[in-house]
Amino acid sequence: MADVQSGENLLFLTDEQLRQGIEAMFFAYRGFTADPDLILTELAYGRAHHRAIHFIARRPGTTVSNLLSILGVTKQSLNRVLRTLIDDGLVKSEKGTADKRERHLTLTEAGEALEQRLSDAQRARMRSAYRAAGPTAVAGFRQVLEAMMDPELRRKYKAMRETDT
Amino acid sequence: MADVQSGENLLFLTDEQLRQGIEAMFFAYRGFTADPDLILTELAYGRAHHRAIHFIARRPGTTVSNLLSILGVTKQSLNRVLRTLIDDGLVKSEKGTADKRERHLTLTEAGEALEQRLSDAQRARMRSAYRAAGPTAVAGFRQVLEAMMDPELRRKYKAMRETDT
DNA sequence: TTGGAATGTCAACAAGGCTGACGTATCTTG
DNA sequence: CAAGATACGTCAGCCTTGTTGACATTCCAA
Repeated sequence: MADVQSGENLLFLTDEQLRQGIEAMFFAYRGFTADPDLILTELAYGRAHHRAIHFIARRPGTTVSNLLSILGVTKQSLNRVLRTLIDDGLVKSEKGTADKRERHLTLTEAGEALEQRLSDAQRARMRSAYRAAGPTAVAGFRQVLEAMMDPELRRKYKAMRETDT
Repeated sequence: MADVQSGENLLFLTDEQLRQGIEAMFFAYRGFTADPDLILTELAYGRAHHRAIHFIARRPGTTVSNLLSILGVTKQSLNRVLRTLIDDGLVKSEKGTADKRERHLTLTEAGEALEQRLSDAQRARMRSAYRAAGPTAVAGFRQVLEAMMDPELRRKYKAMRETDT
């Protein structure tokens, strides 16, 4: 097999390049969570709370089972987090009108405020990284990340963009 | 302020774009760890073991304190993981010759074998993502990730590339 | 009317973080 | 050479967040 046509010997696909990509993901993810983590610790919450808050903010009125499918944890695990958020008055849980078994989750004012704080911190870092790298790099960044997702999660990720203009 | 020259109103820096970047990181990281996780579960290990193995493989003979600074955990936490790996015969710990206080960590043959297995699985996904996105996208991906790291970790990340040709 | 879906909850357990404290070599420096 | 600093290991206890398993309730839909 000739080396050019096969596409196997391209420089950016060497094991060493891939390994560097792996390490980049590892170190970058640390930075990605660092800023919200500071705020969360201060409030005695963890990343699990952040995730729940994020996706409730993103899809107000979402149901528990939808959240479960996005977060990929057990309902017991989610419920523990959700319970503290509800008890602390950050999340509101309301019985569905169409299907009364469902609970629709929304953020209270206090919840919105915290979401904003967490989101601001995280976006500030993203913004500075995006700005440093430039629009072309950002497009590539998004492409690679999307290609890295499990198909099922990619579907959910894309669906999340559709309905928000 | 004119909107073009300021650089603040660029499409790729809108809050919505940043938010999508955040979600992309979240979902992609799940994919990133999914394949090794399967192997690890089967062996009753966790991600913490994987991280230790990875960086020992990357820097054979590295010391405990160097590993600590890369992983960003406490020595108690690292030690628990390291202990099981040593007891299971995957990692070898040897007193330093120059400085006898230090322990130099290397993978045994069995350790190398596991590292290879984990690394193969993780690289396979990276490779397929890289191939799907193309070299330009990959360059952008790397740039954004690097810009997202904490300065201290970026330094370590870069240092990790220098001495391996 | 009956099976299954959506939810909540209790209990128990494990991984893997953390802090604090202490001990022991070993190196370095005044 | 003595004293302090460094590198490492370890004991003990705590927290978050994940897991499994079991059980109850409510409600939709065939």
